Amino acid sequence: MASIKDVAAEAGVSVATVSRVLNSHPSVSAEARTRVLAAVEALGYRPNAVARSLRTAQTRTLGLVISDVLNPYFTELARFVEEEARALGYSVIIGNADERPELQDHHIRTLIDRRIDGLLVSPADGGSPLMRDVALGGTPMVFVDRWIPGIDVPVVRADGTGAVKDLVAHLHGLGHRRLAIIAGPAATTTGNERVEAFREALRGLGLALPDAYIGQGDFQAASGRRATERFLALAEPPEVVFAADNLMALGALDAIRARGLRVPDDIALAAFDDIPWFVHTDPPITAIAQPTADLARAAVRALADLIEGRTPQSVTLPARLVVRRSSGGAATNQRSDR
Amino acid sequence: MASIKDVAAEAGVSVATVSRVLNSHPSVSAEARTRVLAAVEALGYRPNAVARSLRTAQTRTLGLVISDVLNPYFTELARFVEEEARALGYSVIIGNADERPELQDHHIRTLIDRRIDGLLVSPADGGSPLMRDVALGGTPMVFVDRWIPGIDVPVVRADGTGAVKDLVAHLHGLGHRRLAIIAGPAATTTGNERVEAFREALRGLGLALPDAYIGQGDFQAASGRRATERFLALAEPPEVVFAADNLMALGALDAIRARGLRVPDDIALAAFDDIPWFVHTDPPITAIAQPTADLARAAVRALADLIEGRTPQSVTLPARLVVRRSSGGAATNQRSDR
DNA sequence: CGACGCCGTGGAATCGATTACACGGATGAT
DNA sequence: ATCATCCGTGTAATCGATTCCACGGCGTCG
Repeated sequence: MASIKDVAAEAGVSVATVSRVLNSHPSVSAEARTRVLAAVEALGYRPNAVARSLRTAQTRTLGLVISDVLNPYFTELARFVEEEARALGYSVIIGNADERPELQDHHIRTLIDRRIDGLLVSPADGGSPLMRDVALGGTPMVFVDRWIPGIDVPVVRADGTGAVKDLVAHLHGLGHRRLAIIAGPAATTTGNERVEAFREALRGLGLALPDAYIGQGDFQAASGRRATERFLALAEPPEVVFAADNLMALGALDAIRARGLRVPDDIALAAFDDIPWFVHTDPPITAIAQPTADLARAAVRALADLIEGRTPQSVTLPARLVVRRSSGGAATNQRSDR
Repeated sequence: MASIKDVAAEAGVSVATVSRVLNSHPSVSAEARTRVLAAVEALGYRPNAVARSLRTAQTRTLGLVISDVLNPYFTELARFVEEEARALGYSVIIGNADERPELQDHHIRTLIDRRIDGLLVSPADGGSPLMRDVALGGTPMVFVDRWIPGIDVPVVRADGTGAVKDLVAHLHGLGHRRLAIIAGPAATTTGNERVEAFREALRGLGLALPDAYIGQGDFQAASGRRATERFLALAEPPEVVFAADNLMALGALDAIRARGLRVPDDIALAAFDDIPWFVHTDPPITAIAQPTADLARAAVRALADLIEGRTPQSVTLPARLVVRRSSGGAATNQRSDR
């Protein structure tokens, strides 16, 4: 593969001049420029990004560590992150933690070893020592969706309290009084917040959230299934199950169906994180939708600000309730969101 | 960030010795080794992958260019690719082409600029000049799922002909005679192959595939909707719609439902590419499942073989039919896959 | 007892870029 | 006419690793 030296030789100039042309430095004669450009063309030369990064100490690359690629919410997030990053001249390397802290650390380490310019993280846990070190160590970092208390980096996330309140009010209006939730891991902020918002909304209507109605999940389908089975085995099972993410909602749907019960007639269902598939499930699932594209954009911009020396902003955007059949009482010909 | 020089100074040895310790070169005294290791520990030193890559001319990184991250099939593929690559000591950088050839080229170019060791591609089109150049230029490359005729690189893919035949036989057995297909882009191999397999299977049963029953899609949901609307507007609409991928099947489901028809009573539906969500749609969708994990593993291994100088193998694995309710006549309590 | 070989080590070249600095020639000011 | 300035260019240092080569010391063998 041709190097800058080959180009210099071909054009009859020094490597410095070639480099200047390539970086559109002003002081290059028109003649030299055309000769260099011709040589570049002739050799099909492309600058070696590795060498360039070594010298300039920047890679124009962002690392994105997400907790689960198979979760459509994160896939969508990743897609928009890449889009915005590309618009700002950055590439993105995705690391999938699979909700496993040690895998998350592995990815963070490799990303740092590659000297990415900044890190976008949706932490799978309460924060490893490594993550602290990285943040303290000066690597530009932004949390998206989930964050870790005590680590002082910008956070870009959605606030679901309003939407959860709307959801609970909606369910209450349908006459439901026994509402249960399948929570995410206690180590994640989203895990806790969603439970708290739910509890708060219930309290506002004079309802309690008994411990038996809090299922412990891990944001994966299987845990949603287990938690739901436990609910259904109670002497007084809940009338509503609210899953703190989409995968657990799927597990819940499974469990309910396996029991021979119908949604929403026998038990209502709702989930956090709306995804295209929820329109097509049986029944369509009521969900709380996050403004994923906006979150992704805001997160990338905050990270770019941090990298380029501007002051980044933490951003919180509101989530909103999308009512479908699974919660009962929804209009049948609902506006088809997707 | 500490460099190898700092470590050398701290340990009181030369950089050469540090490097030898780090690469577990045999001729280093035990004493030097412990001193170096201690210095590494004390400084929290991590080798700079950029510098290492420049010197060794290898990045231990694979590029994976897929046509659409939002398609769960590719997400799953990406996940398994990363898993296998990690097992073999490689990282993976994913480029999402969004079914857009120019975006595909963009990603290929950036990946090459970063001097990735090899490229795994599921081409979104019939092959750009760039892709040819890269393949000819000696960059190790393997096609996965889709490939480009005329470019001589290993191909790892699933063969759906058997499963398509099973599907058509199944539908024929239910009395259906008018079967339509929503094809993928003609520029992709999977686009064509699936139509051909379908046509062939029909012919085997003495049925024809009229042009009116071939819808042109682009592997995205909206195109599935449009093609289906066209089918339903025919004087003699088909009794079955077979979508060449999962996203188009979703679009088809939309269109059918919008017409107020029921699946499978009014019209049957099936799709290529099975995904977890198909179990939960209304009704569950009959699909042809690819052995995604095995494909991913085989593809990564072939690429690693190519990179490391061994002889790579093209691999073709059979896809299999998974019957669910959308095709009609399925047992209700079907083995619940996944 | 001398020569040879091996082992552990360090010095220095190298990968492919960027960039500070120096230099020669032309231009403008006095 | 002389001197300062500026412009275009080249030389060389540099980034952080790896690795070839040379060298000194020691053990072994003839």
